Amino acid sequence: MIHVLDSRLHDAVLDTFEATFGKRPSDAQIQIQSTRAEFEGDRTVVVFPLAGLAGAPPHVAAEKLGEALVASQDWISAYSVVKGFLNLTLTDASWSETLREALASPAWGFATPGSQPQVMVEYSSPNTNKPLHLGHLRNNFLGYSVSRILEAAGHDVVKVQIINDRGIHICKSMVAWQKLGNGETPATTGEKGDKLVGRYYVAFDKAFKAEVAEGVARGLEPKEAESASPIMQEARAMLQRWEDGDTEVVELWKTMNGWVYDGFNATYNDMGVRFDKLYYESDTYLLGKKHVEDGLSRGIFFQKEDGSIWVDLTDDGLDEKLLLRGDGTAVYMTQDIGTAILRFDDFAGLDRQVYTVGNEQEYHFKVLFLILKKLGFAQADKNHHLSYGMVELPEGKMKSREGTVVDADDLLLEMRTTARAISDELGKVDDFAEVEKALLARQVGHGALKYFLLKVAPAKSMMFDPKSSIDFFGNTAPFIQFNVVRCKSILRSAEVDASTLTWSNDTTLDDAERTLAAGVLAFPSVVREAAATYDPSVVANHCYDLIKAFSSFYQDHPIAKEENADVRNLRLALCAAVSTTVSNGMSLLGIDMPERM
RNA sequence: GGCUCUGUAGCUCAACUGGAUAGAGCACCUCACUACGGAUGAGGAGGUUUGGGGUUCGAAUCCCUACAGGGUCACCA
Repeated sequence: MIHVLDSRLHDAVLDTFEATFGKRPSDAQIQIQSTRAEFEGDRTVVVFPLAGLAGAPPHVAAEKLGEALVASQDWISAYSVVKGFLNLTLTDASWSETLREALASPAWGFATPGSQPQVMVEYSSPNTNKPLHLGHLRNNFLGYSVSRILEAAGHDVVKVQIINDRGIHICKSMVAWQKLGNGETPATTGEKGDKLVGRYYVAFDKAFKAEVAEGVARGLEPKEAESASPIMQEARAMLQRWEDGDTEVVELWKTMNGWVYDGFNATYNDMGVRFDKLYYESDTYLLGKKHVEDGLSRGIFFQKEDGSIWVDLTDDGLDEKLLLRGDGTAVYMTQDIGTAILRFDDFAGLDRQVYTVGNEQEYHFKVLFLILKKLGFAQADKNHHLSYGMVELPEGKMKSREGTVVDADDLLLEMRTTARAISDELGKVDDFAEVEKALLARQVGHGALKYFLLKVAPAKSMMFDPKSSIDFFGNTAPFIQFNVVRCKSILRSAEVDASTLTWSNDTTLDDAERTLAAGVLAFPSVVREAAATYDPSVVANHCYDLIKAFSSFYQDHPIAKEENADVRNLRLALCAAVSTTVSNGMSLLGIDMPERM
């Protein structure tokens, strides 16, 4: 990662190298990294790439460069050379100055809002027939966190989801409810709406399978038995009536979808994620059809005898892809084309669109983006699929049929319960009112879960073991929260305002203190890197590394108890800066820091 | 089979995008401490980075190849 001081160092190396060797390296040839703990120094210039340009062996070039840097830069106090590595020690004063800079900014690490173009981030977008599960938690936490990170990098972010509210699957739940529901509602049963509707979707599937089995027993081929199934025929008939705008069907559709949305919203609220705008497939599929027909008339797509419309992507190494069925009804791709174009129309200043969708849909998005390009859509290149790996269980993939689905609501509740139990046992917040205890359990329990899912790089599939559950110790959110709380406690009892602390520039920083200062000062570039790669895990890991360094520092460094006023204030300043930095970083993961725990 | 992602300590994950002796947590074994908040710290053990080639000052990282696993190639969404 690039240190804030490194941009200054970068320029100094460029100029000094040119002055010393008469040639100017390219930016890419200047490599700066933090010095490994076992060597003397703070920052390291990797001289290997510069040796050729200098016309000298790496260690000789490093020696000359180091000498010149110390002579010309008053903020570099010493250098040492190990092979082709030039290790530089920065002055205490330069650390103090940059630390003051960090302290002066409560939004440390965050760019000026709106200084970067507008970006849209889509996430969640669940199937309305199934309650949210563990996989959705990773999706939502990831999408929300990436939104926060992009905001922190200065972008104006529009958070959206597409709600898949039409199609045969919706009709299945509706039919099953009509036949078996006896008019029950979330209000009469007290059940969450998404769970209730999901139950009827399962009931449909069960009835359908029974009818197919019966048909096969009568001697039908499996395919015949499926189409002969009376309940499936009812579902198809209902879809037809829905597309015709049948009042009764549309009313039922609205009612049952309303139950699902209420249920989902409760879970979103629980998760702490939000959306700025919702898109509904029922609103965008007609638009998609229009673009497909338009593409057909322009000769970009082609039609088969049955009337279905296709795109030929064989020249691009892909297959032919269906865009519209023979009967004129839309497929998944149809509505996605419509949605993509609609969004750029809705937001004129939109510079980029990010789709947070699992990696099983990589092919779909590759095709979608290619189609947009073929249509000549101006913003075709401004789409990005933020692909992430599946969350796997020890037994393998989650299978609803085998009852191995980890329900989102259940898991969130379990996390809160566990956090509460630990908190009660430790007994440090016995004076809290019940609401405060509940809030704390949520901050710690949900924080642990979010951190667990976000600390892994998105592209990787990850393992979740429900039996061993989630840790609250080690590399976890509760550990980070605990140390931030400890920082706050120290500052509180010292009764100081961190922004007014003063200390002499001559005050020396030891290794532990320099490590903390370096971690604070690196944070802004960590945020930039996370935004550039859509990767919250770099923020998570930075927060952990920094707070772990603090925890170690805390053991053998008196802070408020330190008697030397300069050292004391410097340490309090470090304490405050670490606390702010880590709090800001964790907020980008959607994780709150309590005052006490 | 084509395309694609992945393979790092017993387990779960890192490694500043090609840099120094590959690091953390969990589990295991020592040790420290009535603590400015112990949900702690220090240490030990644990590795041929799946195997084999190649590229160069230098490879977990890039290329080739073999093997293993996931995903995808639907008139499902």
